[in-house]
This record gives sequence, C-alpha cells and structure tokens, in this order.
Amino acid sequence: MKIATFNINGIKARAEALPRWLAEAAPDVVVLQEIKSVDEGFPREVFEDMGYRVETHGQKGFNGVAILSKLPLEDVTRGLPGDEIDEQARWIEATVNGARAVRVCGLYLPNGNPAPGPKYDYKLAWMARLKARAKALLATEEPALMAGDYNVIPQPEDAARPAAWVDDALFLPQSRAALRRTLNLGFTDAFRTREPRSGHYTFWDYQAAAWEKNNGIRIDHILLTPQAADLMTGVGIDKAVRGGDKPSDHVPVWVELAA
DNA sequence: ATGGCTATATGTTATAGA
Repeated sequence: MKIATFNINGIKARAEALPRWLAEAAPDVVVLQEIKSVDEGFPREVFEDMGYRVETHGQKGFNGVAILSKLPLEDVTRGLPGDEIDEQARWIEATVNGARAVRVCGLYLPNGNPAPGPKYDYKLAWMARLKARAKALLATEEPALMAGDYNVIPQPEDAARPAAWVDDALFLPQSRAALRRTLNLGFTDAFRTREPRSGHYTFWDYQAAAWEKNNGIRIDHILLTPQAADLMTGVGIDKAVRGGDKPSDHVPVWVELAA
C-alpha cells in the first residue's frame, strides 16, 4: 500500500498537475492539504474517474484537507479533537482497508507566523491537540500514520539555509520541541529514519528563485506508529514535481507499507 | 530581503502562505 501526502496549494490551480502526478506515481492513498475549496467545489469526478474514492474536509478560500483512496475507506472523521470552536479545516482521518487495515490521518498544521502572536499561540495549541490524538492512536497498537504539512522544520539539516529561519514559526525552538514531544511518544519519521543525510526538502518558495537555488525546507512529514513502521518497505520525496508545469510550492512525500 | 510570488475571494485589492 503506497500512501502519499501532498500540499497542493489550491485544487483549482492544480487541475492539471495533480492528475498528472497521480497517473505517474499511482499511490493507493493520498492525503491532500490546502485544497482551498469548499466540499461542493472540489472536482471529485476527475479523481473518481481515475479510480479514487474522495473524502473532503474543506472551507472557503483557505486551508482544507482531503483523502483520495483506491482502497475502501471506513470510519471517516473530520476535524482534530480538542477544541469545539475551532472551525479551521486542517484534519481528516479514515481507515484504509488493504491486505491490512491502516488508520490514515491527514493534517495541515498551522503556519504560526508571525511569532510571537495569536497565530503562533494557535499553532502551539493545535500541536498540543495533535499530541493528544497521537497518544490515542498509539494506544490502539494498530498500524496508523499521520501525514501532512507539519509546518515544522525538525532539524537544521532539514533546511538549506537554517540561519534564515531562526525567528520563524516553522523553526522556533518551541515549535521543534512540540513536534519532538509527539515523535518521542513512539512515532517514526518515515523519511528521516531511512535517509540520515541533509539536503532533502519538500518545499521551495515561489519567490527569489528558491527552486533554482535549491533553497528548500523539509516540512511535509509522515509519522508512523510502531506497528506501521514495522510494515514500511520504502519511502521517498517526489522532488521532480516541483520542476513541472504550474507546480505547487510543495512536493509529494510517500511511504510504501506491506499492508 | 522592508517577504521580491502564487492562490483565492473578500475580486482590479486584501489576505494568507512559509
């Protein structure tokens, strides 16, 4: 079972690039972030015609997440637990029924800039809720993963120019510590555990020729429970997607599970 | 780097992203 995450930065703007990548990479499951669309505006037929089931959790203009799956989905839930008045569409999860059942969570963690400020407070509060959900996932002792745009650069090795990010919400010590607190519950960063070297990124800004200069950061992650990590047979970043026509500023990250 | 592009809706300008 190949499971990917992709921040597409607008489903309407990616009407060509997303199907193109799906046809090439042929993932069984994809979690999408920043669909920037309400549920009714999502062009589900395009993906259903490619054999994908479509579950969306959208909102007007910004944010928005979705799951596309060639395999049957069960128990789809929307919204990260822990704050009844949070209306931002940043979390969706479902059980994917392959050879084994895998609980797949898709997330779009708040950016948090400028920091300090209310947006940063929201980011840290959201990360505390993420940790609580992560704990509950571990307690099931089943294969599960949390994939998405975490908006956190875990280590200096995950940025081409770490010094440029020291005051940014993506790299502040509190942000990195909050991500570590979740990881340290017992999750595996799928990409990092297989590739210890620096220089692998998932985001390149549209500005200042960041792509051409390879001035990137690694902020899209797939975190595996121990039972999912046991099943991992491969992992990768589809970097070439960033050089295609009308690309998102993020690229897909994927894992292959023996499930 | 005084955020220099890109995307969406609030729409010929404002807001958000990272």
